[in-house]
Amino acid sequence: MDGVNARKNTAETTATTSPRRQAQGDAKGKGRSSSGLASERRDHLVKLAAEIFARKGFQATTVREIAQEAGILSGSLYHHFDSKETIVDEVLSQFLEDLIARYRAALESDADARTVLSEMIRIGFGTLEPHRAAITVMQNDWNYLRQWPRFDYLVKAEDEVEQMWVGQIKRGQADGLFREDVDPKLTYRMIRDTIWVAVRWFRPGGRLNTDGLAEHYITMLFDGLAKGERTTHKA
Amino acid sequence: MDGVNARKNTAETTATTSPRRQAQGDAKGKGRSSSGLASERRDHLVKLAAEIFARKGFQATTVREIAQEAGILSGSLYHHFDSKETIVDEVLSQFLEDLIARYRAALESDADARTVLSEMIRIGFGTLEPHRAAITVMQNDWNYLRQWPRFDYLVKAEDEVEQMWVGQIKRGQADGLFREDVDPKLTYRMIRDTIWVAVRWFRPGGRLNTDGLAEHYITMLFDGLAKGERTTHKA
DNA sequence: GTCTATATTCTGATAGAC
DNA sequence: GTCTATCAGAATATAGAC
Repeated sequence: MDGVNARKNTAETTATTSPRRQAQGDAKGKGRSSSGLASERRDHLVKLAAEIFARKGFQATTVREIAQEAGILSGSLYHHFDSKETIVDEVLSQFLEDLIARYRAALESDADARTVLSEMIRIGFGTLEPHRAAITVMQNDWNYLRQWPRFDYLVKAEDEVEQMWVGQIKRGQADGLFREDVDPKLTYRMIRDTIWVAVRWFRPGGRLNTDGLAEHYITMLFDGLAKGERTTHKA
Repeated sequence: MDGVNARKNTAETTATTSPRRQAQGDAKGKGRSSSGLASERRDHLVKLAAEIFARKGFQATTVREIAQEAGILSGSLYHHFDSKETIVDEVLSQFLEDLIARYRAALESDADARTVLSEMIRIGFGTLEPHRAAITVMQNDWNYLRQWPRFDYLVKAEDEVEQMWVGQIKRGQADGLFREDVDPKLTYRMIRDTIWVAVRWFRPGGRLNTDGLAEHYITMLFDGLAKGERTTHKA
């Protein structure tokens, strides 16, 4: 009695979306966004919702669909969350917390910039599987979500991550490991984009797993597509 | 009397979205999607709509908003288009037609693979400015739109483009210009992603124009980030 | 913690006058 | 080609019984 699509669901149909009441004040207790102590039930609902958000887009997902997937009625969802925004908030902040924690750990190493960057790339691709839904939502609905003050923290997290990456790229240049004629910030953006957008086509069962993806990209990034021996620092 | 927000607009407010009647049969004449002969008025409306779609997302954009931006009422839009889907259809197909035409021209050259690929990269970045809105919509609403049979052509166009790129990468490998230990399809995807996702942060007035972006990326792609002389074919 | 029932608002789209 | 007026449906969210 846990599975998807349990119960019969009277008086509920399906359809599409839109933010209506606008997530009034955030508050009370149901409107939390990260901080621990989520009930398992709540967490399960968040995971279900994330999958639907990823598949259909945040706005195209209705609270009815989320409830139906959980085998309850839409009204019951509001016992756990005070708005649809709160649900997606939880999806995204869980991902960002995990990601930033992993990056911080990688930065504690005293390895050279190329090694640290390689590790950050592996971390990035490594989140593709466990956080596939959240990353998809972040990619597709970023523009929409960032409109609301509630999601200001998305931009803050983005900035913090950018500083980590750019810092390593600059260090690599200063240490003579990386060419100086590339722009650190621009390079970071392109790396970032390449990693995250892979969520659109990456499927766990495919030819390459995320480790393979990461190594492929690390090779390309540092050594390039062109053939020819080079006198290069070796990771 | 052309500007935005003309007239007074009785009985119309603003808000958000969702597909309702589902674009019933496509047909008649208002439901075309590419093919020439669009009126200037129609075309102007498509451009306005594209900007809003890009800013808010397709589903979050209401026909009322589009109409308001054009200085008319929502009902009047249906003189030009038979559904909201028809509008976004036009946005996307105009972009894809232009893009594919440019790629085809580049492929007619008999230059080596590296040169042709470089040109395709320049073409890609070059569309960022004239087609910014369309590219943004395609990125953000792709998952949603591709659900509807009406937008099957999006996937077809994607496949055609993929063949062009992968063909050049393989040719470069066969000719000994590119390393053989990279996967052509995977490499293409990463290139493609890097180019299009730039639409998220690229702003025309910034430090680099799209040509600068393209050259930066071409450098990185072929020669890599690592320092060190190499015995490389020179474009 | 879930359901029943419903309020309120907004949505895409239509019909016909001008 | 635009407006007026409106339909019919679907959305989020709420209140209170169980």
